Amino acid sequence: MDSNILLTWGAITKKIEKGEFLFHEGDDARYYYQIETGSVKLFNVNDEGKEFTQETFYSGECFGEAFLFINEKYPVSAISTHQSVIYKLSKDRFFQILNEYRNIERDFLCILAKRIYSKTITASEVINNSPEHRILAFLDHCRKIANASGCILIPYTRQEIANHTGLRVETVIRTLSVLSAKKKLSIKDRKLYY
Amino acid sequence: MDSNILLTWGAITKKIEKGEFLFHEGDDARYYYQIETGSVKLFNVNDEGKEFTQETFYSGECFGEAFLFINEKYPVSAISTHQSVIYKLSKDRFFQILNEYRNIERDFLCILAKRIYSKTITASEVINNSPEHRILAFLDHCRKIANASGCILIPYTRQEIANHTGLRVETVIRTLSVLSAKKKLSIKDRKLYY
DNA sequence: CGAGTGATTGACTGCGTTCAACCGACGTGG
DNA sequence: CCACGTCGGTTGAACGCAGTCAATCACTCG
Repeated sequence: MDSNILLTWGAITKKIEKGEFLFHEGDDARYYYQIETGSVKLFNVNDEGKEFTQETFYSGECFGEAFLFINEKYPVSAISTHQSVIYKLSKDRFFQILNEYRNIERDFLCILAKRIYSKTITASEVINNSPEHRILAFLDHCRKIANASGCILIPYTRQEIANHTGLRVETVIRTLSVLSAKKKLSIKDRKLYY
Repeated sequence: MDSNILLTWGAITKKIEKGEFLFHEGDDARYYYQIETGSVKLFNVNDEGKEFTQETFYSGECFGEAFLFINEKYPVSAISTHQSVIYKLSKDRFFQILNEYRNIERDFLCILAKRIYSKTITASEVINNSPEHRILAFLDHCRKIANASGCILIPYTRQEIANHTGLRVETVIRTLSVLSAKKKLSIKDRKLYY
């Protein structure tokens, strides 16, 4: 939402270094967060220490807002993936804004609906399919976010692709070279183009 | 939402046999659906014909509503899993209701938020983990839905458990007997208790 | 230069899948 | 009543692919 409104209603801005946590899995959801600049990822770590990245957010986007509406602990942790500036507003104030501005309330319906759509797609692509399929689905997702139709440089490391697709780094690397051989994408100087 | 409101605003009720589709993946989202009695599942089928069940809904719940808020095709299909009676209301009317009743609009924020929570949990449990872990997570989910704390009869076939967890039937069967041996659950007369 | 991070490769292993066969319960129709 | 078909559940054997482990390379930065 508009940052002026956030500030008017008492939001503070926090400068965050890369790798700082905004909240941890299991915490109570007490604040609304929105990114001024930078990026944040929501993720889980399983028993064996393997990470799964649920989603990454960039400038202008909010994150974790859904968990303000229900009476549950955060099911994910949030960490900044770049140096960032984050707006932070108390849950109470956030609901006051929703009460005050009806159009903002409606905007949040759309935001939540998009999240559901995105998670639905992710689940269907990731759970049942081959590594090739998973990785291509993720790359499609990247291109959609970049709002590009042509060939783009994928701004993720192999490890990050692995974390998004539930695969291992080595599997990602081997699958990428297969896909490269099949001309589904290109690798130049270790950079990925899709 | 309250069925009287639905009917007042022009919803129709449809009697649906088990196995009938409400909508198909790729369709435009044009109606709001709510279950009077019965149950409906949302699912995908991948290239090899393997199904993944995204979620199952029961009496009183709505489904697919999130996709009314965004400009995308349905990413899942909906099929009734029992004989059911379904309320069906046009998208236009649905939005008129939201405009008219502010508390209903807020209710939908909570409904969508719950969906996100549930999908987030599912993703973290299913993607990274062992069959045992996946199945136990699904059984926990069942118990939560049943709103029970004690031992319950799991009302799903092995195949349905497989569809929810992204495993194969045989793997489910073998894992269940391991879990039974570990006293994590019990199997009596082929019925599952957890 | 040395440390650190990400990318890559090879060899091996194990687990979930695949395929095929069979069982047990139930319902239906002659 | 029995024969038969169907459906869910079960078991065994073999396979193959992603995971695992370990070593090495490439590049950047202090």
